[in-house]
Amino acid sequence: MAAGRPRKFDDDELLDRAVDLVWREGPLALSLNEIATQLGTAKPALARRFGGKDDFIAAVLKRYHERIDGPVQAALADAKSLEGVARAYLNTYQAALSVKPVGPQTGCLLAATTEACATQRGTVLAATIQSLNERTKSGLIGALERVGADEIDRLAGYLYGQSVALAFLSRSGADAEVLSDFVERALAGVLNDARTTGSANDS
Amino acid sequence: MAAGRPRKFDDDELLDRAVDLVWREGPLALSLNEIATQLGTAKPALARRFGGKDDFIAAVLKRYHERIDGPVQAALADAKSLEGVARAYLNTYQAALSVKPVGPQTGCLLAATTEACATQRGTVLAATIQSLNERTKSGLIGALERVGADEIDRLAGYLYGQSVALAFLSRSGADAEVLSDFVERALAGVLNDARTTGSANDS
DNA sequence: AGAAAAAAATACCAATCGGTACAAAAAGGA
DNA sequence: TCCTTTTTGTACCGATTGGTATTTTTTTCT
Repeated sequence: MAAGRPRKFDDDELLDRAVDLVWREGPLALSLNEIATQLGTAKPALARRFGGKDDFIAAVLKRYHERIDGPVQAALADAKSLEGVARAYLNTYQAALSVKPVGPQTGCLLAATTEACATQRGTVLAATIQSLNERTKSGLIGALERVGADEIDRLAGYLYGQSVALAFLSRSGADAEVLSDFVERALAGVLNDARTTGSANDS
Repeated sequence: MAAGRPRKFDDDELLDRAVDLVWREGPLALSLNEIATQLGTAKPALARRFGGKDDFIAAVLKRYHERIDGPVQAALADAKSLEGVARAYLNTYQAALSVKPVGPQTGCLLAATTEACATQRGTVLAATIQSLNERTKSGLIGALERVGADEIDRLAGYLYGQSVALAFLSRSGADAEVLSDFVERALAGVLNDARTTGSANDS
């Protein structure tokens, strides 16, 4: 009972390539026409599958977030101390930034889009961005609670800020070694707290 | 021998109000028409004074940078130790972020524009952004050299990343107290280095 | 082979963009 | 009072945007 012309691209493959493209060129730099052309298809194909441009970019961001957030949450689940959580979070995030499928300067697509769309309110894209960011942040908070950290909100904010800084440095062209040095320095901000609290064992 | 219709707005006043407007609404969110309208004038008036849109936004960014970079450089000049430089840089930057002429969530206009235009190359705006960022960074490097710090590039990158993180947290709604807590934690990343090097006196 | 179905590709739409030409207004000088 | 000068403000231009209607192609089922 089924029929019809076969699809040129699988949805998943299309999204994966769209992530790389949008990541490289910037979240708002490309028009829907350019995106479709560089993906080897035409604009209406994207519209019929994903809806409007905001919905499509939102889908791309979700896809990108899966790449980053999966390893981060897995590493957080294995951490057994405050320092372990901090190291797991920053090292995993830094490793994700050092994967360079798009060029020498990658940065974080989600962080860049968050900044670029920070003044938007009420759009589908803005809601998606907030949701994805909060998912990562809530995982971080959960891990901090699990290891019994104090001042959880402050610590989560600090670590989240460090990840943003890592993304910025990565986009500025910093290589993995520079980022690792940055992570070691940033960890001192939680180790000091850990020393006060008492337990500072690694994971 | 002089004549002509008087100007409706002074150039400096116009730029100052444009800084607040662009800062609040986002660097790329407004069209030149909207900017002119909300400034109480019309589009050709801006074009004749400042040139194209890129030139105008570049002028706005220069104006904004003057507000931030002046106090930062002055504080850096007074610092007499590594910790003093780090404290002067982060505290002054944090104070600038806590001034809220535009709303509860400010962030740094230059940092936001840097992220938003990171993929642009060769435009007037991109060159201006790079120039302004490097001016601040070179002042920071100069101060670090003056107090005889080691690993100056790494330290400058670390502190610069911390300022980006501060801007991001500020735009996320963090108040001055949260930002101060962040600064204290971030300072541990240079104090650790200072302890290794030897001198760790405050300014 | 022919009909039906599903997807692709072309063409087109109104809206908006940055930019500019042109006319209206407001001042001073002769 | 009229002319010159400078700025404003309206109107218009080509290009591009997101979005969609329509046609063409490619498949399966009868």
